[in-house]
Amino acid sequence: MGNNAKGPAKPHNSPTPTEKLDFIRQVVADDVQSGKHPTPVTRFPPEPNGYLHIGHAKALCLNFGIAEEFSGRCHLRMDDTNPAKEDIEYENAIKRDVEWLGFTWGDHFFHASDYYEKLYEFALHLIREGLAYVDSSSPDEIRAARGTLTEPGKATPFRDRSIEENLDLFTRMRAGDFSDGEHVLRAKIDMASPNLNMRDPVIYRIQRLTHYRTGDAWCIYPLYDFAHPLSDALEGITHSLCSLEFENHRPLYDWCVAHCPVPSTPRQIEFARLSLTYTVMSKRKLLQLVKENLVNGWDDPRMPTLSGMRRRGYPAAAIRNFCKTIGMTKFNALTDLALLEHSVREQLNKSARRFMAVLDPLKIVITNWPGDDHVEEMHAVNNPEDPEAGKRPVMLGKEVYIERDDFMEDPPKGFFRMRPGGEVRLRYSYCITCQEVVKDSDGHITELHCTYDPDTLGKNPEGRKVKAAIHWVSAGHAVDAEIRLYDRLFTHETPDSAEGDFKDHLTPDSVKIVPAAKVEPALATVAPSTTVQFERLGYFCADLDHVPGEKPVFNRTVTLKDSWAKAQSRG
RNA sequence: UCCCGGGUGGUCCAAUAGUCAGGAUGCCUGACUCUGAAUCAGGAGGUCACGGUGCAAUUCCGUGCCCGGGUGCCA
Repeated sequence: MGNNAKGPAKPHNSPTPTEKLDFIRQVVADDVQSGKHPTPVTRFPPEPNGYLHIGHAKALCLNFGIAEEFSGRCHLRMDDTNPAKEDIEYENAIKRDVEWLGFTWGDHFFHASDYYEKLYEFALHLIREGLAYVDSSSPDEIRAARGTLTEPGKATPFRDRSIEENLDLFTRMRAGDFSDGEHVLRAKIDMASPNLNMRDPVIYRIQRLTHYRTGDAWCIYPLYDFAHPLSDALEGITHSLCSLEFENHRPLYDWCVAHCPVPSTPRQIEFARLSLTYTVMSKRKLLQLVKENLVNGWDDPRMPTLSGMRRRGYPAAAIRNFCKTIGMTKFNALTDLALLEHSVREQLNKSARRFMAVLDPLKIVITNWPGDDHVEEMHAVNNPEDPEAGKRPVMLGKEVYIERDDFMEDPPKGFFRMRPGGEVRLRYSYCITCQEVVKDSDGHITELHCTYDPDTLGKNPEGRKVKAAIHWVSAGHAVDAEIRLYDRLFTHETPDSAEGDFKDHLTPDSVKIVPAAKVEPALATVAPSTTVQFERLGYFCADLDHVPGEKPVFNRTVTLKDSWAKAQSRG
């Protein structure tokens, strides 16, 4: 770390000075240091109308990260202002996902609907100030009067209603005297503003819908542009961080805060949302995939949702680290999926226990084995990255399975696995030599007859170099497992902007089920959600469907890097 | 057409009015290896364009080009 050459020592609640700050943290740091906001308060305000995805993780890491680094706090607030779309199921899923990612909100869990009464009072206040009016125009009329990008809007006939009339009408809107859409409340700002958001935005609409929390207590609901800044201000949020598409709303955000009697003045700062290659991120599209059964629910391991990634086996720490890697800017970036997968492998390499599993078994008979029932106990390293993890016993008998891929009758140059007459190491065990290739009448290889060299356990054979060590499972000890192999959901780098509908670019077989892989028996007893490495194949996570003691079910989290396969596909 | 925001290796992110513009990832090569993994070493690859002000510009200014957002009673 060294000494801090950059100016005076920072207050105790500053982040480590060696970490460079992104443009948002720089603002926060300045506000902390200047004393403007000694205790920064951020918030994560999801709308409970869908599940959280990896893009939300970026916002989560930012908001909760700042709270941690600057000894502030971060509120979790459900932005539940549209009962048409929101549901308690989503709220519960969101809380689960935030906690899983590793963030805690303590007592600071709120809902925009907590503030409905106060928001209503603010609306009355605006009316009394002559800053809001009830517009009885139809949606079409309002739209027509809004103008266009290049032409100013104009007032509707209701813009100059008296304060008394507005008060009366708005009160009756709440009382339920009118039907849906009959009136709206609008902020009175500037119909000629070049920013369309400032052309008298609607801030309340009549909607006879049952809200999942407030039930039928209200028939008018505030809109985001009104509810959000005021909720922030009521909670004493200091830095309200949101994505770029709200940049055009900031003047309105500031207007609401400035014209209502609120206890604080939060500042909105925008950053670029995350886009990932081969992924769609919009909640609307993810909902569509779920609704149309193109995936198996929000937590399908192919989904970019946090629940999907969790089920797939992505560690929370990997996602957090990924968010650190991608940084924070205002640039519309398209992040390579490889960056995420790298974080996942990096994390799992450190923590995942290794096992052996054979997905596509080819039987080997060791012809010179001491006896048909003879069994020897081998000792396999659980995690070479972690000596503490120790070793485990692995049984070896006369017959073992190896991966069919690991044998080639007529291999290309550079292939150094098993071949006729060739010798390979059975990992953690003996070296074996292929003496005979056994085929059925169709010419299909059914098994290999091999001999083993008893003098190769724990040491290299004399005078020969054995290049490959392949994984295996003893036929007499293996258990069958179902393995689900996932591929990316889309074939196109940018399914959103590709020609046609995004669903045209779905990968045809993005999940392949291997019904009867042969795995080490210990894998049958691991707890669901445990992620392990199948040596030489990849990282795999025990699925939620996995019941310890029954037939194991594993999801492939991510493959290991495979430079041989890469070289082959290059041709 | 108008308003707002943005353009640094393939990708993501740093830095600077002046050493060879750094890091990560990806790619290539080699070493090591009982995981063709990991690890280690090396390599290729970049300041959108044009002007302006500076002794000096990727950095400051202007213009152009390109990209994103903006006409919900969605968020």
